[in-house]
Amino acid sequence: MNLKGLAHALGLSQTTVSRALNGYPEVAEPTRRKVVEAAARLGYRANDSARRLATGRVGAVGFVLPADGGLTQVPHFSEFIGGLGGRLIEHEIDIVVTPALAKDELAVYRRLASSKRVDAVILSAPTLKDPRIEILNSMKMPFVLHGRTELDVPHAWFDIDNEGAFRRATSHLLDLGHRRIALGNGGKGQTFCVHRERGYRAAMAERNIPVDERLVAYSDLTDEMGFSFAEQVFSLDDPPTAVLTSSIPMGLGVFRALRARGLQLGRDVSMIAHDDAFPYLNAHKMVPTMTVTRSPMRDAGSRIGELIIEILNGRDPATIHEMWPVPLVLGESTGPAPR
Amino acid sequence: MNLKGLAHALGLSQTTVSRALNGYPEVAEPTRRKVVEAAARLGYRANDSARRLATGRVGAVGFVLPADGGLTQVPHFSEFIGGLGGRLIEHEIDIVVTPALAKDELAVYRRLASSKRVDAVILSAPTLKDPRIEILNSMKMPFVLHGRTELDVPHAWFDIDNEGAFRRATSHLLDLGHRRIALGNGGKGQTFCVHRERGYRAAMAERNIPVDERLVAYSDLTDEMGFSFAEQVFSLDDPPTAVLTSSIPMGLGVFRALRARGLQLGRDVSMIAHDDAFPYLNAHKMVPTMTVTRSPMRDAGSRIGELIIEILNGRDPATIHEMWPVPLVLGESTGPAPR
DNA sequence: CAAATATCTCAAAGCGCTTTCAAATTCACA
DNA sequence: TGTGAATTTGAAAGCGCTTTGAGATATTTG
Repeated sequence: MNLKGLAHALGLSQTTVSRALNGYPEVAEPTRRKVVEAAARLGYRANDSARRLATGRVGAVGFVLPADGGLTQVPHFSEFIGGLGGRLIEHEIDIVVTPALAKDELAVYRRLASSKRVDAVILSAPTLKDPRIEILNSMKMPFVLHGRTELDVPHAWFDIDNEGAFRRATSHLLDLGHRRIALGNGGKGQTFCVHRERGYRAAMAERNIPVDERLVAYSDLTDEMGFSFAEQVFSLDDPPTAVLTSSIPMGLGVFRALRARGLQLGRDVSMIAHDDAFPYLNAHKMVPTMTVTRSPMRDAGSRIGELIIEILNGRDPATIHEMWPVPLVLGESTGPAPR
Repeated sequence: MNLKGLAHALGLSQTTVSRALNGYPEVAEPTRRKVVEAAARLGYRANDSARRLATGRVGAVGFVLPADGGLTQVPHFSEFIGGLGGRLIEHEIDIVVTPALAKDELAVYRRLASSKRVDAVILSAPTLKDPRIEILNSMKMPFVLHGRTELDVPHAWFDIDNEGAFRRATSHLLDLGHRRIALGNGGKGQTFCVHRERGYRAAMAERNIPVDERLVAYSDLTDEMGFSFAEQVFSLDDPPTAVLTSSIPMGLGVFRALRARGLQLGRDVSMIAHDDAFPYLNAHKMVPTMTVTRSPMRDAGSRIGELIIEILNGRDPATIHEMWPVPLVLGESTGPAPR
């Protein structure tokens, strides 16, 4: 059943039917009702390819999923997509997911752009001088960056206040008397890691506490890496009394190492993790409950979905700069420094 | 730059240019080279919407992501998509991901089908009498089911031998002298859980060992649930000496509970988990290493991608029935039953 | 009541591509 | 040189929709 058939069945022109269905004002209300009813009854739905060709709008947004190296990002993805899609589906906008090896990534963006497969794309996990920004700009492909860069190019971005979060977390530990604080961070080069480290260093500097570089590490945000990071810093002559980690899994790895050493979390060692709020890793239900800087990945996806819609409705991407604060949620994994 | 422009620039007809680009045999090789070179130079790429309209083929496959309840499925998703996309991208086929609440799910499939947004869809996590099968069949939307049903409707499916895997795992534990074996399974109703339980019961029955129903449980496949499941069965007067779990995270939860009770894995208690092989949860790198029934989610995605391509090339979906064996990989988490 | 305005409907022109059918060209061979 | 076949190219007809510009009809106004 296509438009022609439907129009014929109704004894109306295609124009009228199309307008009735798309909510144009020039159609009499009774006519519209008749059309809508018939469409439903006959199971008519506009062919998307045709509509796309005619309007020049695709009704889809692209997301390139790193297929290698980015193990770190994998678990985040589903939550993010969940939030994103929840918003987009209200506007019948699809999400086109394309996994790509890092080496093919730019080519994939180019393909998305030049074949007009999507109206906009979403960029995740940027580096400080992310090359994708310029490429997409030069191809005039609208996008929202989830995170930030230090490039001097106007573009839309949404980010959480990673620096503030880690500054706050570090300050909290300092308040509790901790002086030797380890930082288990994510992959070097990622903007969010740089920002978190900045927050950490700023808080330390504020109180004139020198940073022991041996306590700062970059790695994947996995349980495994948390474990080996902890093994390393707690083997030092002067081990830390507190640990910050950039993810919950990494925090659990640290926790594992602590237990293996007979150290009790919250008493012998304090820990604060960043919590992306995966539903299957609930910081409140752990034993002990974890003190976290908390910012649900799902919420970020949801908000970015809204921003994408605004862009598709004509808003200038260059005017979109949004940074969300990150609350520090106290649990039992932090306590006064032992002495 | 569109086809018309490119053809004009080359002094050729649109027909010839289109053919040259799409690899039709009627184009002389030198002509083709010239066309391809010019297309690259001028940055021409066929407009996808137009091509789709003309061919009636979309070049996209749909995947509906459960947005609620299916927490279980969330981590599987990214790995699966990674494998799937790796195959599909070779054929320039997109993956359209649509998150949907359970209650909206069928409507989403209907929309995908009737608006011809995708050429085929992929169905995951089926139940024994999954209603989606009939609906998609009645809408003539091709699909591949990842898993199986007990419906008597011909359709394409790909599955791993869950029953065989768990029968083998159970047998192995029985060989080691275990008699009280607990089974921490996934959500009731899911076909794969039913199959795994079948395998477990078959192995037990083979040796005339009665199943203690208190040792069999259904839940989400999370760390948390593994923990509470273990808490429960190890509080019994006659606790199990071995545990089977349907996921690695669940296995880790069990492990956690065992440690809390001072039980040593591989000596006091044996455990075999099913391993979907998430790169950030490596069973070989755990301490102790885990004995698993191993079947990478990514490989399943990859194979299903191939099957989808065959379907799009005309293969009859009803002829696609593929079941992969699941090897039992020995680790240190299994040992002789204590006596 | 005529004229002006508002409301509704329509035919037809794209959107950019693929593909059919026909025509032009080249080639092999008698 | 002529003939038929093989090779190469092109004009034009869709694919199913949106949207323009114009025409028909209903409503209001002077």
